[in-house]
Amino acid sequence: MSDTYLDQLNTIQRQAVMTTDGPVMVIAGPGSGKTRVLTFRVAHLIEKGVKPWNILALTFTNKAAKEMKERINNTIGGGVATSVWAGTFHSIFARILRAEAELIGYPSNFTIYDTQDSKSVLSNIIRENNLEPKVYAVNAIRARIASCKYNLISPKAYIENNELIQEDYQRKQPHFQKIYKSYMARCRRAGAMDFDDLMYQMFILLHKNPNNVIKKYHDKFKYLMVDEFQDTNFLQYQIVRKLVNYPGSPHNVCIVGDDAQSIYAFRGATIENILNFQKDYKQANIFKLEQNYRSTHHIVQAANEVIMNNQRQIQKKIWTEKGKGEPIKVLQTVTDSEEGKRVADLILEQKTRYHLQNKDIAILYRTNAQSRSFEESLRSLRISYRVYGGLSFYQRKEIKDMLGYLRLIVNPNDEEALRRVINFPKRAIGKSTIDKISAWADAENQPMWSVVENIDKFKLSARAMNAIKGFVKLIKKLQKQQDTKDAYELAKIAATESGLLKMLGEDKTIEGMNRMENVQGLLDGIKIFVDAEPIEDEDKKLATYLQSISLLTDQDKEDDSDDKVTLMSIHAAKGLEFPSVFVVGLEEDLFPSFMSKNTVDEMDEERRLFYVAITRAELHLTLSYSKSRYRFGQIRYNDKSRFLDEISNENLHVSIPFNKSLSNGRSGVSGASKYGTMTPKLRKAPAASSDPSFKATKATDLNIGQEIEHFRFGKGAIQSIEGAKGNEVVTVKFKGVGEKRIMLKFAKLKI
DNA sequence: GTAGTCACTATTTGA
DNA sequence: TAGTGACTAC
Repeated sequence: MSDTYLDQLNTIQRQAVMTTDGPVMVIAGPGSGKTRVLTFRVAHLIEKGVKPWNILALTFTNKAAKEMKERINNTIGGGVATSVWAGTFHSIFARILRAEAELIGYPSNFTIYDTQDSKSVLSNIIRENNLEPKVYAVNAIRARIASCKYNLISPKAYIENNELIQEDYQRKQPHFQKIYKSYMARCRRAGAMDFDDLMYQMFILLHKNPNNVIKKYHDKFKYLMVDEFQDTNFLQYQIVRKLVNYPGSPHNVCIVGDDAQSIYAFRGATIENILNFQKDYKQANIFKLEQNYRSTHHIVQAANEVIMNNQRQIQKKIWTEKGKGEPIKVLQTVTDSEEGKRVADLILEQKTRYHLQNKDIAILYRTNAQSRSFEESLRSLRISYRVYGGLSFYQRKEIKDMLGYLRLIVNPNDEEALRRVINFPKRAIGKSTIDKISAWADAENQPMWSVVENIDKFKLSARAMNAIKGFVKLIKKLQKQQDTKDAYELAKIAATESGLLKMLGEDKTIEGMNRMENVQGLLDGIKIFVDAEPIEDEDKKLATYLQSISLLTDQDKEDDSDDKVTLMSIHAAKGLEFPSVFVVGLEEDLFPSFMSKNTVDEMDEERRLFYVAITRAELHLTLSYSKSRYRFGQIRYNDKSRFLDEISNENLHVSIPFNKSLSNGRSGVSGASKYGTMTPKLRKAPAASSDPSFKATKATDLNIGQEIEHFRFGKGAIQSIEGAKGNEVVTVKFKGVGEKRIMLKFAKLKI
């Protein structure tokens, strides 16, 4: 049997699979059979006699983990793959943390706060501390806290770090450290971890190592594999090292990645990890997979041409034997709605000409907001499609409300759940009462729940007092049934007795009925969970259900069998492939995004994103851009993306715009007529700083050593200037954020 | 405490 | 545009 799968590999792939012991690094270009190598590697290990539960495989998405397990099972059969520890960083660590929570002072039924919850905690803290919400923008604060965690800087370490405190003064956010500290304290008080805590606390667990807990995991995980290593951050790598490095360790760690496909630097991923891996494991075997089995020559060539423009990369060139294929089609349109129509028309054409099914086709865009024009045009041609991303089912208000009750039953200290449902449906417990409760909780350093539970000890109006008592009674009554009722029964009781169902039922508007349907859908989902075959020794209680969904995203819902065109962001498309791919909205300021035009590093990441986008295509690739686009409620005029110019004409086929496809009398303002009335004007400059008073000066005649101020990075000194006039790249050493390579053309600076 | 209106403003990617 | 926060009237 072993011959059969090894025969399906090329020489380098086979070496990567068979080199099971010691550190291994696989650099895998797009379409080079990376997943195949990973799965066969696990299969090979199991065949060699390694126990499946001694293998840990960390992936980036649940979907990738699931696919891997399925393919392992298909390769060696017997269903043993189910016992392999394969999952996302988040889900695997959540599982371990549940088992070990008490060792680091968390309850094992801890809640996982999603981004919405985190933001809500932060805006409460900012409001309660009377800080200006415009200066302390929740998104920025959250990102900074996340970055502290990625870099293993605790609130205490933060306060002791002079440089960081200085930086905060410069950023005009001197109270950041206070916010960070109380955010952490509140999460802990609520028995909650945010997404980043799942890694941060995991590290803390292994680092502090209470009861020598780490030994258990050293003994357990004899072989470790990390997929998409280019998208891991410093913290994740440190955890990997903790798991691999110990006296007498065989260092059986295999990382797989591609620096050219690193697209998550914005959330802390760093290519440094790949470089550091080589330093940390000098004896590592390195395999480079460069043969592309996915795409035709034109596409592969274009990808190489594009990525060449990036300055820093591990040299590699992908190649294919799949034949020349057809050149990449470029569509130019006048408006975004015309772009939608042309793409839909072309999809129809491709389906008949190449016998493609809907599911063979994907439309990829930079931002989720772009999906609309394609949805409209596909709908009018009766082509079925599925949009990924955007607001997920579990993030909808009515679903979060319902889950709020369920979360509160399982973990009454969960303050975000409490705040969400304490006055929903309305119980006359208003904002000022909740503020008081929160303040008391802070003063006593107790969860809000223990305040409401003992509300008699506090001074409130009789009306508010009674309302709160009623609420506490309701939750306690539900809690009592946790052990006797399964998740579905209890959820149904909660939905009824809270009055949620009644309230939703009274709303007869279309949106209202939709909400009702969604909540019913959630209850149906819980029923399915209860009825399903238990995985290992799981029970069917509410707590188990909540754990099972807390890290799910929409993409984990399986209805792949449906024949639908895929609409998704390029980020979401990582790891996927389609016979025909449309990459749309190729305009300056959209792709590359105007947010990324400040530094070379950011621009390089946009380019890698484009590289990922085009390498999703197997046979047909179409790139489109529109001269004008409706954005933020107004029409903007854009140049075509620089990325288009980076592909040589040899690989392109530019189609001349034709408006015939529009003249089929469909309703709405046609693209052409819009064009007739518009007067081109200069593009609006990219949105400026968070500090509206910042005035950029025209940066000419800069000198080395000169002091400048950047709207985002603060003050710094110029280290070097390179590049031709008008296109200079300035390297600036900033006081807090370190060295940045700034593109002068777009930079917001003053001298 | 609640509900409704109005004005403002940011604007990317996602486990 | 869409989402939010401040303000007002009951």
